[in-house]
Amino acid sequence: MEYNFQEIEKKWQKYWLENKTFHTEIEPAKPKFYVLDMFPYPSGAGLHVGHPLGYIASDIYSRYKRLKGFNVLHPMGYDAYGLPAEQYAIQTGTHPAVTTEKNVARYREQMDKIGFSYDWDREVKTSDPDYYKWTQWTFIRLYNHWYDLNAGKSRPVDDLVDIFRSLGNADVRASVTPNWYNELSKKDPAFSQDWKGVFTATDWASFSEKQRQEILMNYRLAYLSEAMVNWCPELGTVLANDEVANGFSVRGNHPVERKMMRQWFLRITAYAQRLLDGLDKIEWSESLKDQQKYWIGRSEGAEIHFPIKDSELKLNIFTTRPDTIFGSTFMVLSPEHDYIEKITPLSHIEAVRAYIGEVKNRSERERMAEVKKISGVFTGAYCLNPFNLKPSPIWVADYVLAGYGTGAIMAVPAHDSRDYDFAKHFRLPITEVVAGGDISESSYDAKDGLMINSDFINGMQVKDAIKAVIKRVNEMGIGKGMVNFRLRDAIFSRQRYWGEPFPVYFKEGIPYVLDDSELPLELPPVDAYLPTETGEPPLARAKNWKTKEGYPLETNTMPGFAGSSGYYLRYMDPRNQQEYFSKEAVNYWQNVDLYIGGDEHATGHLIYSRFWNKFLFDIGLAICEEPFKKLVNQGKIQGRSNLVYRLKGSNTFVSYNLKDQHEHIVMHVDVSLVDNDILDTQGFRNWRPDLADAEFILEDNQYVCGHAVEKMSKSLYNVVNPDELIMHYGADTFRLYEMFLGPLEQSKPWDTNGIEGVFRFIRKFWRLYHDEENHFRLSDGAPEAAELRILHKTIKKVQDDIERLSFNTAVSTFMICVNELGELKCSKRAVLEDLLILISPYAPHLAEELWQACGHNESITRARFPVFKEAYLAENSFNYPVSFNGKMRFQLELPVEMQVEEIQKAVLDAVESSKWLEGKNPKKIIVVHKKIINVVV
RNA sequence: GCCCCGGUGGUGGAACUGGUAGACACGCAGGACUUAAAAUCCUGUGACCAUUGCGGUUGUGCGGGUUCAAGUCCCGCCCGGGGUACCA
Repeated sequence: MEYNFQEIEKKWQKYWLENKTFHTEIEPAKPKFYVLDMFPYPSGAGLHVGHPLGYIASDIYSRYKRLKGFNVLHPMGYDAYGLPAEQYAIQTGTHPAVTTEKNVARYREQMDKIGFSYDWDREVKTSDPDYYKWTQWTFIRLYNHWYDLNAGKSRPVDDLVDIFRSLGNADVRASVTPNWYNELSKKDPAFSQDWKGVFTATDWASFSEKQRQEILMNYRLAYLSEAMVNWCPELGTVLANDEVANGFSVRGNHPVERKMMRQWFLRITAYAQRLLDGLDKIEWSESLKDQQKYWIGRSEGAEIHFPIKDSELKLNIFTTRPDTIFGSTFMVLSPEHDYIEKITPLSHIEAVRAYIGEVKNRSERERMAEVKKISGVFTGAYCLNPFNLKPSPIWVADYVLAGYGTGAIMAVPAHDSRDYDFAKHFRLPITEVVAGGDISESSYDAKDGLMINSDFINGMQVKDAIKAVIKRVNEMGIGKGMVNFRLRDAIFSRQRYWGEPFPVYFKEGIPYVLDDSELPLELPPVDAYLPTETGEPPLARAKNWKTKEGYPLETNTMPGFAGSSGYYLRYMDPRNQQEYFSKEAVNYWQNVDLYIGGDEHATGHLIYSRFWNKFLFDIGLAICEEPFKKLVNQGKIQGRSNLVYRLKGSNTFVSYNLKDQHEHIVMHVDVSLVDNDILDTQGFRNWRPDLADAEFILEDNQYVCGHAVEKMSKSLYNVVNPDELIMHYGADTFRLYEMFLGPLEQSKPWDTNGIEGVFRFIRKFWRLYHDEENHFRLSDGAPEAAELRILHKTIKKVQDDIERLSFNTAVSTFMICVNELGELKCSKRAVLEDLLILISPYAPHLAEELWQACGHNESITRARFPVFKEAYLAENSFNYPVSFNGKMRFQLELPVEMQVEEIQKAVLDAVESSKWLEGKNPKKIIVVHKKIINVVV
């Protein structure tokens, strides 16, 4: 074969490995560039053609940047903790580390075959004690810090203790668990029922160690707390909010329940505002930023205290529409609200308790399914509008959530659709306070119109009224302006084996963190990977799972996102035994310049990483506030399934265009048995024993299959494995084709048919450098103007395309270039050597091979990207398209330097013009230099 | 419901800042080379009308608008994909 890719690719992959071509060190004289892929979870199935898409793009970009003179950090590793290996361990007893190791080896082998330019000396695995030591180390720091709202950053808990000791906590503004003192006063009689969590230095001195620790826990950034969590019985673990969708686990799709449990949390809410603000400073897609904005869910409004009739209590509500306070005709508490028992009169208590019982027994999923079902109960108590003391009834309903705001609302049916439906259902009054809508059929929710029926804000615009009410509320001391976030603290413990152990032990029930010198706290062996009989996590099975002193260690493990939150930092200095990463390394590499990966991580990894990084920034480790400067989401590659049509109750299959003449059942067929939708009928018979005697009803002597675009999945027989394609066409063709498929960010179906075209191109490219006998041959003559024009046109286009990550159009550009050079029979070294450098990021093996044949003895990686020179593109005439009234009619070749008046004259003189002018005088002739001429008739 | 993204030939897609719509490929049709096949090369290929020749009409989901000029900008819809959901 003329172009022996198998030999060439093996040769260069070996060369790169042996010569450590992509080994990277800090080079202060060179500008740095950090290109990162989202590291994969090494699953047992190996890579399919969808996985490498982003890796190929980032590899091209990395290689391009190197040619441009940058010192490029381009590492790869494995997000090695994950559910499948653990599930497999439960079934077979095989240690997840063994399974993971095997899968990692397979991933590595597959990636090597594609010719990536990773610096493998920097590989990290999250399950490696050398790595997770620093995950545990960061956890200890999180535990030992609190968020000071005055300083706007995290500070050591030791500082906080100093403040408590000398001043108490009255002046501390910290990010704390809301109403944390309620919990404490409930279980510790030393704190009274109406204690509001404020204490003096003297109080602090009088507290016991246990009391102090319990108070401090509410300030820590990593804290243990009793809370309503997502419990997945099938997986035997709790899950974070982003790991649950529609009441089912994202992994495995098992039902999820709400349950009160004591768990570790990360106080990510402390960073809510900064996570939001940071989005304006990074180059991410709008849709991804929007997803994060929505997830963080900032809303501005006010907290207002409503006096309760015949009671000392005041009901605290949160609203984003304080302007509508005079339209509030009832109040609603969430079923979990503390006040329910306190304010409900005996006459109503039975009904209220019955309702709450009913609500509690409904699972999360039932609640979701019944969103439209309106339910609630009147408590018998009344609230007074704090401005005019008008009473309104207090209800309990499950459409108000305990976890958001204060768990209580003032209902304004005229201007909130949920309140409106509720009011209609229970025949409660509806008072219009914003003019401009029609509230006879539905509420008027828009923040637009003039206030009516509203006392001191009558006649104001909504926006002004909001401000006016907040101002008045503040003055009267009945509330304050407030910002609320939808973001919840992240549940950080999992009841699983295969994860990072917490560096935590318990002394008299109080958690303490280990000393740094005890790290890494290694995952202990266990006899089985299941919970214990008493329902404790698998780590409780480990022998001697306690500290040297004999204190029991935490048996939960950390979640998947723990290890992936800071891995990009560890890559900067992955073998450092003393530090997470050195100052020198982080000062040089700073943060990730380009991050490529899937957008399924929008509200998970990408939020946690930003939080993790901001925390490390606060404590002086990271030097950039944002970890990922630019982020691109590659689209998914969907499968293209093939379908066959089986006649009902027989083993006869009918071809696609004849199928409607018969009663048939649609069946998926393995795509490897199909070429261009034509079935290999013999292969089909051999596919499965039950098909051995299959008969076919053919059209034009062929069996034509149907097709469908679906997700790539084993069960749909549409998985395309890169190994086979690489065996058949080579890695360079594979790389080019993945890029040629379409824009990086777009989802698109995989279609193996088109790969032939790219393969043809590669061979054509090869032939440019060889004579008919396949002997390498370049000529040293001076290139002609036409040849240089083609080269420089290509340099410019390819460079622009890579810069804006438009890899598919760059491939087209190469094709055009080779077509044109081929036509000129160009074999000039001066042109073809530069072309090799241009294509080397895309087809590195081919480029290296030909580069060496050109006589270079250093890798093409060390070459410099050719410099585009405008002068070569200069032409002295331009072929103007001439339009009449905007319709292109003919072309006219004119000198480039020709002036507008001359061009106008030339157009009118052109023979073709008379036909379109129809004897009339043109109104106007528009000339856009080197673009177009338009004649208006 | 709300928020994003998208809709262009038989197919994947191109047209970046309004300026020749369909680049580059796939597929298909015809042809050359060959005993034959593979490989390679050449020609054609949005639709419709006309083909003896030139050519003409129409065309980027639909309906309007702005402009000398709209796939691109504006307004109103339709459809598909993703996110999110009693968040007050």
